[in-house]
Amino acid sequence: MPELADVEGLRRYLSRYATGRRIEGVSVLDRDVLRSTTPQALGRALKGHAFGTPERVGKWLLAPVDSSVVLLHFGMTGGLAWTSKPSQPEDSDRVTFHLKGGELRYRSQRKLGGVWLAKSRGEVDEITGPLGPDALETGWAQFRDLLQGRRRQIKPTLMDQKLISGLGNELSDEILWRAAIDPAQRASELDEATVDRLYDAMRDVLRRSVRHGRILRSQGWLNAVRGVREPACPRCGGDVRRSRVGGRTAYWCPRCQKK
DNA sequence: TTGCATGTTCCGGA
DNA sequence: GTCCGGAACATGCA
Repeated sequence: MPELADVEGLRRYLSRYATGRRIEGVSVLDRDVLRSTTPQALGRALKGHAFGTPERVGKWLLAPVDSSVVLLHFGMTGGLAWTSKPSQPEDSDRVTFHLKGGELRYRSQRKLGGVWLAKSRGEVDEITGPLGPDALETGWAQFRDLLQGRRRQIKPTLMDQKLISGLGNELSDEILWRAAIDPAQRASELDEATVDRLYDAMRDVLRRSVRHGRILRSQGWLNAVRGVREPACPRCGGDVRRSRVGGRTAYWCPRCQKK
């Protein structure tokens, strides 16, 4: 689930249910997901305070509490679940934030993400490590400059969080399909008009999926044929190919996406 | 049983 | 420094 659009949806979810609510306690159901803190330290930092307005940076969700910041990363299988009535946690629920009026649960099946505690604003960057500009905030000229001189394949280039942050496997496939660019094409081989097209496709895909709070799977989206037996290109009807690009499974249409 | 999965990091090698 | 592939992390599903 969690790429830029999904995390944006989770940011709104946290904002809607948790912001302004007093934190009465924190239950750590699985210590594995705590990365820079302990159950005790997390509880001490949060208890008695309220969640502030959350922010998203790339695939990170930042939830300020008092002078600290809780950083949530969702890996490939993470999410949040709010419940106003106490109920049995799911197997994948790892941390429960007990708030006034309900519970917010951080869940993650594969535990690839985690929960960090920054004791100050300044610690946040150390935890996230170097990140390129958020893909939603990147301007055209900046985008062109980022790709300048990159000889890597375009798909892993787009997914490089140090270069530009927020794009993952599904979004990059969707964007490249929309821009009609072969995912294995070298970034440095794209001419100016093609980079323009790529930027426009990125804006368009992000704008629409962010509005829905997740990547769309509706008609006219490549993402809609992900995981089906014999995927057909929503644009030309041709066979969609699956191949390894940059170590990930890329879905793409050889008829539409040429070098 | 095997391979695969929306992410990130570390390592060795070219 | 750049780029690549592979492995690792932990878990569930087809």
